[in-house]
Amino acid sequence: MLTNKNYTMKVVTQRTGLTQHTIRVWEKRYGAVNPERTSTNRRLYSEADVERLLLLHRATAQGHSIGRIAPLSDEELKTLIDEHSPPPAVTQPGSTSPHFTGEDPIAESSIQRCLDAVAVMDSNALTRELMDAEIAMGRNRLLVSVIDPIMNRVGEMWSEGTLRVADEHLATSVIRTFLGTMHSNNRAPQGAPVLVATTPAGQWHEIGALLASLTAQSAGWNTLYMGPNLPAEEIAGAAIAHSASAVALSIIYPGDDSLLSTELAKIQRALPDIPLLIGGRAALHYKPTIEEIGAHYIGQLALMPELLSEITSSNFLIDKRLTNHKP
Amino acid sequence: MLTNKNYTMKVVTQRTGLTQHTIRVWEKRYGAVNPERTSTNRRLYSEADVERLLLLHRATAQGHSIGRIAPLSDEELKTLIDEHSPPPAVTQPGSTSPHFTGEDPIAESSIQRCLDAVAVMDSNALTRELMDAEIAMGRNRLLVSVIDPIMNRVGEMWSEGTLRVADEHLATSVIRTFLGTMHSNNRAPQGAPVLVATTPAGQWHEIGALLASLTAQSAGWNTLYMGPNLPAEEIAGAAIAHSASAVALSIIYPGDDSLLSTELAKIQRALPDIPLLIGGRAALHYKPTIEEIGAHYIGQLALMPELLSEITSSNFLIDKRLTNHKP
DNA sequence: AAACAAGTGTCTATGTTTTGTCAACATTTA
DNA sequence: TAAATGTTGACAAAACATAGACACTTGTTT
Repeated sequence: MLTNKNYTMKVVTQRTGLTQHTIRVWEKRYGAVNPERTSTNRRLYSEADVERLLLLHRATAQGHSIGRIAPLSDEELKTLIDEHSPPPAVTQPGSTSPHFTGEDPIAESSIQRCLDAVAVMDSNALTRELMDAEIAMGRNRLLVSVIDPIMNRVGEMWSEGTLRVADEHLATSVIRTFLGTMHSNNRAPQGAPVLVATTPAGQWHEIGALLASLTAQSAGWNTLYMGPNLPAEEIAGAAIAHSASAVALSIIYPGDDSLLSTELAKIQRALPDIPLLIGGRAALHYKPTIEEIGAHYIGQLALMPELLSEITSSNFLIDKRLTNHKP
Repeated sequence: MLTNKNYTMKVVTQRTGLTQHTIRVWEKRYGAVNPERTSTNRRLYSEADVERLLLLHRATAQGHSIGRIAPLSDEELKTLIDEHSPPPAVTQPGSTSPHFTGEDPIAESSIQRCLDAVAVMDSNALTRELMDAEIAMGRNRLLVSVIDPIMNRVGEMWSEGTLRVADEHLATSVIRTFLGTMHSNNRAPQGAPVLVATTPAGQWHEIGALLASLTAQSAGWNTLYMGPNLPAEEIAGAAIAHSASAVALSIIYPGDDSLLSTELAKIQRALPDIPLLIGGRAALHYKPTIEEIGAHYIGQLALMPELLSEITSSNFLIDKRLTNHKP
């Protein structure tokens, strides 16, 4: 018999991303799962139950109706999900839970499984793991607590020599695709503020800029992701052309050249009124320049939403949608 | 027993790209499909229904009128579509494809719409256009007759100065995402030959390598896409680790440096028995090197399938899984 | 040319089914 | 006691169905 671990309702909601209500109603109406009960009538879910609920959640997210798929077996659900080629559905629940401090065992285990997939160069497994994580923890937490840490850790392992270059490349490529797919579902509200996200000339790693763009999107911004390695003039031109409210740049490679500093200065000079957000692993190396030109340094992705809301709530935009703020 | 999967309306719209209205009206007016019904009158489509609707969509996208083609059988529809879309040129080595320009008005108009989307920097429109094109003309033709030409034309316009750098970046990024998504649906057969696709050190543009990887996939290969800018040792290492049957490299940037030549030579030296396929806009510049090390030059993507089948059918591999092969 | 008819995709209006969420209240847990 | 969990019934939004109207194109007839 399997390890008969039992999960409480709370744990299951966290792992599946479903609400208590939904889980119960799926059980009651469609017999989706059959959890055990304690002597006091509390539900106790097995690992298999959780797995099944995850599958059901993914399938419904892909458009299948719960009433129709609930009777299917786990195997059938898997094939159903695998057959579905279109991009991951738009998961936009109104969950604006900003604070995930420190401990996050779920994210941690997800990260571990991702790194395992990277180690054996199984790009399909990595993609699958990311999709699971997106459903289980939502977009925001996926970005901040899974993908950002993974990229950092991969970077560390690469510089330590613990990871082969090929592995790092594979991981980057898969994550790039995943983020790009998330990004393309950008259903931007009309009057939303615009963020231009890119990477300055000479900087080829785009993951950071993509993360910034996605983070801004979930904060309600309209974003324009321009790919990596863009000259200062082009960045400024795009920002002006789309009347951007901010520009986000990611700097990963700690080049010694002063080229980057002059590029940054050039951008700031061309856009004196637009806040410049600069992050990425190597941004620290350019801290003097950043401060000198009055740009904002973003130490970690989790800090970005706050900065964005500062920008919007300052006198830039008077947007009705941003008023409903509950602490 | 057969998996008699049932698809709901929503799923069918996602898979076919048709709207609910259109699907219903095609059923009502022309009897295009005969879905089952649930006890509550909801439509239930089979896999065959979906397939048929896709064919009908593709055929109508080619200009056929729905009323005329709705009564046709699936087989007739397929031949109809095939007639209209000449299998991506270049199948006879004898006739060196005197016709690959203007031969495909549908692809041409699709390209035009894509370029229009690029010109106004509307990444969503570009994505939509690519998805439509995939449905209308199928994966292979999309790659060979739309995306490859687009990238070439964008490159030309960029060097002419007709296109802003920012536009070029945006287009590249969107297409990168699109290809990545196509790529991640890699359902590889077990014993299939393996292709490693990447870009040598110093080459950062990955579209070419992705196109190569996807082309190989639709030729039945199992592919490993490793992202751009990979050092020779890593390429060789990955190829050996996954017992690759071929390695595909894309070269876009015409650097004058001899670095690339030495990289190529290094790869070939490390993989003396594995065919090396080299393509991309700037590959021509390195023709001497390519010939010197005995690699294969791929002038255009459409030539790749032929080369791949030569590789599998020839005795490049003394592999047990190739013994049951009929020449 | 102008008028007409047919073909086709889209839209609106209206009713039914499906499904997620909530309120109210009881019980258990910490 | 406060928080978490359970049950039940009700509700509202989304999805789906039908019927009919409308706009636009195309080809034919007047």
